[in-house]
Amino acid sequence: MTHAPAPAITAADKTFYTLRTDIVEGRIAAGSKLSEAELSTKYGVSRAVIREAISRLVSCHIVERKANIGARVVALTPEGLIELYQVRESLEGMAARLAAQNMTPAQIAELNTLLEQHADSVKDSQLYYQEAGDVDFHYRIIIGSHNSQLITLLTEGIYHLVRMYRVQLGMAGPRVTTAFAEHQHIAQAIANRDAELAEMLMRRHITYSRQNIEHKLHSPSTKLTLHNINKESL
Amino acid sequence: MTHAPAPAITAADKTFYTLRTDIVEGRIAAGSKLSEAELSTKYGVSRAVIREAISRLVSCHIVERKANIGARVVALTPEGLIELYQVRESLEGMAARLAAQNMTPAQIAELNTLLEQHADSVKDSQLYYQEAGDVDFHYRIIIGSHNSQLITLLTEGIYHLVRMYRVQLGMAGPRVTTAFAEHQHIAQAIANRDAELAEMLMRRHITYSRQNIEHKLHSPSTKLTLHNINKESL
DNA sequence: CAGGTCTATATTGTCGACAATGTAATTGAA
DNA sequence: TTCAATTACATTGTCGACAATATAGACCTG
Repeated sequence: MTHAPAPAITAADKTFYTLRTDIVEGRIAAGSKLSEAELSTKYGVSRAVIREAISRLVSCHIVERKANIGARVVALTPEGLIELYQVRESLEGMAARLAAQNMTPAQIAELNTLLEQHADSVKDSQLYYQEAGDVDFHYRIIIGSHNSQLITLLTEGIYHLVRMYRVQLGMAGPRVTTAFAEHQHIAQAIANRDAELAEMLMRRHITYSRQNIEHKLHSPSTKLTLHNINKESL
Repeated sequence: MTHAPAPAITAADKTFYTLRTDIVEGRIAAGSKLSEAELSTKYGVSRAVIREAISRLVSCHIVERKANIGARVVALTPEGLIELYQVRESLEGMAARLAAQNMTPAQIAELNTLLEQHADSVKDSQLYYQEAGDVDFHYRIIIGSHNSQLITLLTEGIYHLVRMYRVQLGMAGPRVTTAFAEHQHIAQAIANRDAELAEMLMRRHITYSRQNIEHKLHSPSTKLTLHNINKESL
């Protein structure tokens, strides 16, 4: 099958992946400066390798760089997360539409199998679902769009950014069972080859998700978390 | 105002911009190989500069690179252009929606002024409109979305790719006056702050554009052009 | 002659050093 | 003391050389 995740070959590849997870998981603080020399000694590679890795992080929008000044991990702002979800709504809505048109019968069957497995997990009330299962569901629909531009933008760009926000702002929360029902409806629409409905349901699904997040951002506890993170920025 | 085009400072910047226009305008053939040594002597800079410029072209999806093998300008396929327009429909639709919500009164006024200028051009039947004017109109709406993710994806990514396809496949054609009417309706919806309508009209507008292109691709004359380009690939 | 292996060459990946730029400390004058 | 200019330092940008990998051709073997 196409779209294997391209297993890191070159040293710059490995450094890029390592750096990315370190940033996404929060081991490198949001807003912090990325010193080339420092990272060079830390990861045991030359500065050229670090520079290339940073350049690729810049193209993922995970890092910002100014000429002759340096690179910083992007700052996490509530507005930034909202913007991301707006783009997600747009792109994944289109992905669902195209998936309804282009997914192979085999892919649709696999999608249903996945949902059946999730149904068991939800019944056992393992809220493990949210993290891995949710990503898996969305991922399959994105691939099912058969639009390589769309696939690249989402799987190599937006998704890692969203994960970074979710991990560092401590967004794991509930919305598990209701999200599962929405997934079922989307899969149904795709199985029926109803492109317009699939798009609408997916957009709503992500809109709900965004509103859920907006709600949490306005509650005081998480707001504190955000402030703490921003303090480390300097 | 925000979003100045960031005037090339470093040598890698300049080389990146130069290479990009050379590729988009077709002076460097689609599908052709980018030899680092060759480009290095051609542009009079070191290989490191060329490598960085190429890396940035890769992140724009204008160039593809395989480890230890090299970089090639992307191949132009009809399917690729269709995929691009699908992404455009999705993202610009969202941009129009957000523009209706977020554009400042001043920005809306400027948009209307622009359309009035275009009205004169159309009456004089200068089909000059399509190239510059169309881009200008869409650009303002994208900026008006006030969503930095969206703005970056479109203005630094998709748009240059679309231009590359249009230039090299010789897509300039008519659809001028009818497109102008569509622009007017979109601007009207934005002025009315009708987000849903603005999105729908923009999506239709781009869908029409895509269908127009699909039509041309199926006509024999342009199809030959495409084949000629692909022959140069090796 | 066909097929495969091995060698030679060209290209990309990586490295350390130097140049250019930005930043902070120091010094001097008002 | 305060501000400005200048100097010293740290960081990024650029370069040429070397190492690792892939490609093409010669050579050998069946």
